[in-house]
Amino acid sequence: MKSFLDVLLPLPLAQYFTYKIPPEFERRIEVGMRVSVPFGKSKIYTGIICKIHDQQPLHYEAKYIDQVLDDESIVTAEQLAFWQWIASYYMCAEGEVMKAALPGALLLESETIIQLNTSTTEAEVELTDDEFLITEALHAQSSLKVHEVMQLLDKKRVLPILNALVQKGVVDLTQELYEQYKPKLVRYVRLHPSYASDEALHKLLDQLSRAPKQREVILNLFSLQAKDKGPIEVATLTKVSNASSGTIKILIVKDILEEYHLQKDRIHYDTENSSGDLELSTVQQTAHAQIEQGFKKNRVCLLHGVTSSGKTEIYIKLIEKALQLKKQILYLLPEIALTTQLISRLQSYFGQEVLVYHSKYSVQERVEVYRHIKEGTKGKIVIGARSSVLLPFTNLGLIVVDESHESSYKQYDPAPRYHARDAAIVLAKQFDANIVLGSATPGVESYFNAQQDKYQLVELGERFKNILPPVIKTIHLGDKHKRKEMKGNFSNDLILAIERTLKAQKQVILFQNRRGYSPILTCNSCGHVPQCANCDVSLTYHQYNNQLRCHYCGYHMAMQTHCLVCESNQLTTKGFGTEQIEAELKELFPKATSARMDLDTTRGKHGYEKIIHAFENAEIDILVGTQMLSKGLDFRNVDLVGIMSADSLLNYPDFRAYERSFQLMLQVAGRAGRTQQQGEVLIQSFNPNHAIIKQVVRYDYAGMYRDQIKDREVFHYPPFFRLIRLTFKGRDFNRVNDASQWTADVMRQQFGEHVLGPEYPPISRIRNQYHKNVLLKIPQGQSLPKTKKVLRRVLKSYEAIGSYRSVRVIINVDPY
DNA sequence: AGCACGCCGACT
DNA sequence: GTCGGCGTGCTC
Repeated sequence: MKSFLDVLLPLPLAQYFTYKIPPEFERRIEVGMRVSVPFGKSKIYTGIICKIHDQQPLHYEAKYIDQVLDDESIVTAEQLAFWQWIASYYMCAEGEVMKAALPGALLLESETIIQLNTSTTEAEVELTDDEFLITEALHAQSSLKVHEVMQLLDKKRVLPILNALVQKGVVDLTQELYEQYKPKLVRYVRLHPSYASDEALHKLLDQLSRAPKQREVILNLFSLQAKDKGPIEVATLTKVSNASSGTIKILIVKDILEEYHLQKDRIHYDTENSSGDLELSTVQQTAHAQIEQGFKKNRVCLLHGVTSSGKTEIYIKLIEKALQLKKQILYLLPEIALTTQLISRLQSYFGQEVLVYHSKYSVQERVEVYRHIKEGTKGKIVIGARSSVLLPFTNLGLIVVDESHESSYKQYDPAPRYHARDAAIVLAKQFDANIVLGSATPGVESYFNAQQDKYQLVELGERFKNILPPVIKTIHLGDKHKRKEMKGNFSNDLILAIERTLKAQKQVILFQNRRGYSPILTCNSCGHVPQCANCDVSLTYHQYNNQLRCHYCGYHMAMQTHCLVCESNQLTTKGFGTEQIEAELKELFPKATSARMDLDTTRGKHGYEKIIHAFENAEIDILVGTQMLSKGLDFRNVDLVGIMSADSLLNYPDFRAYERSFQLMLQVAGRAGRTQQQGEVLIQSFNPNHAIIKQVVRYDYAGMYRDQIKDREVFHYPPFFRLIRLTFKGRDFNRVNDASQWTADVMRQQFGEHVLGPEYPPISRIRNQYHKNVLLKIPQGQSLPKTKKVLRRVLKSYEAIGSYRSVRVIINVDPY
């Protein structure tokens, strides 16, 4: 008799927990189902059954499970195996992967409910003030939640107070589980069966002649039924017959209409399946054939295709083929590009087959997509962001990683800190599926793999339909300043180009990788710079709300008119962000309409789409933005792109900074001239002879790659060395220093010179937490699993040291 | 992670 | 004297 379960809980704990099944339990239990289980003193969590067995635990008495939450498993065996791989490769707990993989609505948690104890008559008990407040509140509303009590008392620790109240017999505590997913039910009506005969019907209509409104409704019901055979929603009927909900209600009460509910999908798509025939150009056909060849040899394909070379068409061909084989397809995109044109493009080809999965969707919608993928009920193509590699595929045949160079594929916080591109490769292997990585500017590591013949490299050099690539020119800011040819942050050349473009009724994009008005405010007489109170950064001036803001913690204060230290009123700003560019545009081009696209203007749910739409519809002439602009946007009417300051990109203290600058500049440049007209790109820089800028101007990917790969080899960086970064984080400066130093020392005993640090990161304090990094470099040929095992052992002994316990360690494998 | 327990300083 | 801070241990 198998009566024990090993359960995976959504917690950062490196083990399963064993529970008992009650002896007479009748329901079918399978690996992959959810159970709710008690955990600790008062919590109930959702867990996943990972093993069913009959081994009684030796050292403790297992608890009984609370409930089985599913009728069939919702997590596949393949998923569990994949989660295990992620947990071990990225050095986190399986529970953390589970938390990332399941839509929130499937992870119910218990909430403590406080109610008056009605069985004990309210005998006179002594109550403290706090206790009195709680009982008073419970007389007003029947139940309270813990966080409501916290608000009520304005205290953090309320559980002891509540426990005291339970002791006194005044209140009861119950644990309530919230099933967050509720199928969406839609109200439908039909004629009551007793009016099925023509005779009865006539009688009814006669009866209703004195109630014209009701009669109208019935007649409309008939015409709707005649038009389309399906069920009729109450909402439709109300609208068509212009009736009030009251009228319908009366009809239902009078048993003339009958009400019923059906479950409905929240997401539905317009299904104009316009596929039409897709003709690939000869160049595309060659590339397509090469990819197919790579697939035959079971190889990862890297599709290097310049902007507008028509990569999407090739993907579509590959998807078509996978569909014919009745396989599932995963199409990965960086989060931000998801809201754009690509989805509708794929939908117009594949209609109903397309499912979309990403964080902008509500929890409910995500559950529906999750189930469709697991059951194969609807849609074989999943378009999704990073987390969609964790979905319950059953029959995966193809993965497309679009914009595969994008660093947002790497999750940064919280764990699991996985890279969706790399995880996708593992996933493809697991399913024996094909995978293609696409990019106009592949990451150096991916290209290296292709050069080493680990991947199949497919180059697509020619722009689609022979559109000429935009001409890229540099503008020497130093020169321009000397000659006094600058107006604010605009050189005369840029101004002229903008004028020219506007005159031709074309649009302009200006790129500046910094939001706000100015990142630094400084006092001219004493040099003081306002800093964030909680972080080690200067405050950025935002003009639109006249505030100084911290971009790391949300700390803000009103803009100052006088220096906080010496009270001088001689304050100046240093550096500039998108806001300043926009303000300058209003001065320089008063007749043009401009808009700004950065984190500040795209906060709302549809902020991003609104700006894109307005720009597409030519309501905006000039769009200023941050790197958001670079991600997969396809604007038809842009002739000029201006990069306001290339230097701020190149100066990041990171071994990938040059590569990233190259990618970013070329991606932004790619927004220009996507039509017949040849576009123009102007890069302003103090250092236009920088190798990277020169390579951008020449579209010299190969040159960039050659330089960068050399640097990587010389300085021991990926792909030659793998990296694991440990970040130590804590409130106490000295402890962070001690803890990181201790760990680095111990690690050096194991790994010697391959341990770097501890070092302060560029921003050493965020939200009052001090940070310090230790970097482990792993040479080729050194076993990764073994290295991780040693590292885990080091960290285990670290955790045993009491005084370091307030310093958290964050492990980041392959950091970006 | 989340929670309880236990220890210590600084306030009504 | 208690309140609330945090360090420590435990969760099947």
